[in-house]
Amino acid sequence: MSDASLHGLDAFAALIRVALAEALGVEVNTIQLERPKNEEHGEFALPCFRFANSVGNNPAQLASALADSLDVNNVSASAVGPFLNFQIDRTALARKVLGDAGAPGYGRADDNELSIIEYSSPNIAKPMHVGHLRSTVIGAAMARLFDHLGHEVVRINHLGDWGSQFGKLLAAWKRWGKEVELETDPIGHLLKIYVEYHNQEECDPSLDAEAKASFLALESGENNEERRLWVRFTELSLAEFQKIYDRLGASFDLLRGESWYEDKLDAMVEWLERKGVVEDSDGAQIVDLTSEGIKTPCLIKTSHGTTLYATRDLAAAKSRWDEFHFARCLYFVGSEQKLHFDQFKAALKRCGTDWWDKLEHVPFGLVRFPEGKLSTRAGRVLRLSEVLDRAVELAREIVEEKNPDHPDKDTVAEQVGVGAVIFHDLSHARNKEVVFDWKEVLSFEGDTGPSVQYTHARCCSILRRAARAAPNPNEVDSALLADAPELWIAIGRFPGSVREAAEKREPMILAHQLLRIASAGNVFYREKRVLGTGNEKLEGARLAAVDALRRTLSLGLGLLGVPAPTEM
RNA sequence: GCACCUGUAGCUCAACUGGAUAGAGCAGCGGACUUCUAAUCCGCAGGUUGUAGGUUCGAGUCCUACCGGGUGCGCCA
Repeated sequence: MSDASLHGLDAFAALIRVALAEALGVEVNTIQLERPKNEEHGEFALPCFRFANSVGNNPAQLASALADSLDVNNVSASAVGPFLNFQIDRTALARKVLGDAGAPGYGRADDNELSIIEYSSPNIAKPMHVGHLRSTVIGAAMARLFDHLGHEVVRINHLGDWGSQFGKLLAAWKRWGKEVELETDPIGHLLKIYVEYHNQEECDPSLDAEAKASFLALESGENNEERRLWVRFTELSLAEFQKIYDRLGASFDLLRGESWYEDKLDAMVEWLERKGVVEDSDGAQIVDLTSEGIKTPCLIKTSHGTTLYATRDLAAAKSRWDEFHFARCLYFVGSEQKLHFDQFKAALKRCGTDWWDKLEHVPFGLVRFPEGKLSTRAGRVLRLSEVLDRAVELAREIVEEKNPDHPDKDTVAEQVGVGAVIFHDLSHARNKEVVFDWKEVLSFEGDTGPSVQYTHARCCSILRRAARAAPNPNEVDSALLADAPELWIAIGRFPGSVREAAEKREPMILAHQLLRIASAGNVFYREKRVLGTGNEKLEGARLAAVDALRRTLSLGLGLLGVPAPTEM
């Protein structure tokens, strides 16, 4: 972390760590402060057990001695048993956090690395369903977090636009495709005939042959009927996906589906062969991985000579490395594909590359229904657009009820409904599976996105009604804001949450911090009247506080991809 | 069978590198709107952290075994 980015509480933590390192005679980076669970114990704490041994007295004595001798500006240290607790002076706390959060770029850093984020990656000709929500929303949020920390971010949508399933789709189209239905509901129709294919394939063996032939024709690279159909299906699908992306606030720098690497596959296979890692197994080409502790090999080519998923991902990875020399390449893909990523990374390791471990699979748990798993083949899917529509519909009813005079109910309903869905997804641990529950997703009260949005809207409302603009933070008397330490602590931990969320690839950490900030904000403006106190200076200070709160919520929601309406 | 993930309040989930009295929300009960939006706030109640051992000053967190749930395991992606 660069020192320039020491915003909020991190700034105080840095001072404390330096003082502690000096007092204990150790390196600063060996001092890890923790945040006490109980707020009576201050903002930071150092358990002294570990250091007591080397110093030669017991932890409680060490804590006590340090409490007496340590001198950190605006921080008081006190020993409670073996714990050394630090409390920041309330005025200094308010001044520092107000100053940082009240200005643009709160929590920004300048990490200056190139990070590739591959996310969303839906399959052409299939609807985006609730399963795609996770990859899309988590990936988009992580991309924004890295961007905020100063990374150069390359967002890639690795569309599933290639592979033998397109042979099946083409075979299905030739039998059951209807032009009119394709025009009216492209993805719906393509899904329908794809499902039909799987219904018929067992009792009609000729289908399989037709599918294989179709894919070979497609893979030939010639401008034949198969390719023209494939291009059309792709374009129709992308147009539908874009509608979802617009609603979710997801964007991409590169739209590179698997097909984009199509002409790099032969070179990839040759490269692997040149490295001497490819061998023949029952007619298929494989890379054996037993030396890497993986029992199942990486399949490069089928015995029919067609390429496979792994081949395309290998080619994609190498192509990206050659083009970008990334510091990391993150794949936001479901945990069920862990083995696949382990395999193709191991294959690259066997090839002697020095960048194989810069590839990182960021898995997430799949979405399940109470009745069971989603299945495209069985036609059991819940379209993402339907989830969003229902959320917006309900949000619209609630706006109608709570704020009948709202000037633009349609817009705010969209913001609140979609925001609720996004926030709900991001507020759960990435790696755990999610059981989809309408009641929960459509909940707008408690620890939800709309409740954070509401706090933001309330701040906007206060600022709107004030007779003047919020003063610049350095023009207010911070002592007047020293009576709201909970607010400043919550806002002050925002930068740390952003960094931690990025480092752990876990947006939930930021989502939860926003809930704490919103909660502290609600208490603040309930207990501390802002307007009409008759005290000019106090009103100015509190306006500045509300403005800093508003800015932080807006920034945080923005990083997560949740809209922040100014009135709701 | 093997591998990975997972198990915390009635429900959905937190708990930073092992740290102090395991915390929120929902549901339940009781309060607070003549005052900047009650999508809010305050209070009560709710727990043998799946089970049994182990490691140590200290374990929801680490190790072992077992139980339950999920996912994956060569020509699908």
